[in-house]
Amino acid sequence: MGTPEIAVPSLKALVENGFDVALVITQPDKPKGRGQNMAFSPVKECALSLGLNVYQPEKIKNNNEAMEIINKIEPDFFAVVAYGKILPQEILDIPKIASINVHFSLLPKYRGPAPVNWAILNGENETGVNTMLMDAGMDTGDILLTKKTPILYKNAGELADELSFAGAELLIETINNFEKITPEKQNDQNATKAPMMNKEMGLINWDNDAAYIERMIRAFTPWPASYTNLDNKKVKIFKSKVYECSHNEKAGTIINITKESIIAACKTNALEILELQIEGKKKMDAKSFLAGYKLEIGAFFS
RNA sequence: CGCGGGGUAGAGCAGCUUGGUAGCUCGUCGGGCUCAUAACCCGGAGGCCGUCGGUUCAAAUCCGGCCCCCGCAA
Repeated sequence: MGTPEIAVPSLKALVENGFDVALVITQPDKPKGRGQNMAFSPVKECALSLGLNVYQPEKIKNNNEAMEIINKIEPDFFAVVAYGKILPQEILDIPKIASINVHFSLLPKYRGPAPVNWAILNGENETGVNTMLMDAGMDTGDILLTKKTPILYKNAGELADELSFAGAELLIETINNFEKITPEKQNDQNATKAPMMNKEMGLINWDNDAAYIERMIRAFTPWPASYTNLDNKKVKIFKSKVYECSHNEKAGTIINITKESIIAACKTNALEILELQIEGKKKMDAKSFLAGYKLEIGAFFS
């Protein structure tokens, strides 16, 4: 069971390692994008290309049809990777051996749907991936295996990509060694939550430290993207660096323009913007942007 | 038929209202200056102006169809 891109490597790994994937459960097709065209989830795309059976229940709770369909295949395991719905206990009890979840944080930290983003935003040095036994709570099950990875200067997209492969490996390892692994209870005292990110959260408040804004931009890239406003137009920022300097300018003021970047004042230090996208245009590096956009020192982001 | 912006040199843009020799910044190539340079100066190459059709003596420009990209909304 899984839905977004981050779950795809796990599905592939299961198939490549010879497991009999009897059924792939994923979220229903939803209208997406400008033309509101119906779109398959990445997991569905992958499952179809692998010739697997796909099931997309509207709801999984109190759904007799779902119970019936899943019971019928008599699974040994459930492998759940970012499915997107809470699974009720009656479903979790179906597998003969276990329901295993791959979660992309170092539990008990960052329980919830956006662990990768929050780990970056909060300035963690490292994060990772866990496998756990599922229970009815949100990412509260006993931990099976853990794999850590440094965050460095990766953005959420890059980190999610990396973790998706780490998660796939860990899933296979977990299933292969299931008998030998001792589940470990999570310490709920240390638990933190990682709620879904949304677009409004991406608005940059320049009256913050440059280091925070830089992390925020990485945490929101590529989705939902951090943005600010310039000349009444929305500008998304995808890549930046902290530019250390002291200045007296109001936060958001453009204090310097170099050949390849735009430097904007923050509460402390400044932010060197390297990659951005203005409304109606494509994403481009600052150099290209500056070649065609008349921008002067003293203009400001708001 | 959800709303809106756009497709012009390798990149990013202007020109379109008011049809008449294709323009800007950067890159690139050649030359010069310099101890030196991503700096500066001189010179050059590079465009079927998304695509198909229409109007016209003449279309990047006006009209219509189609394709593609992007912002919002969902």
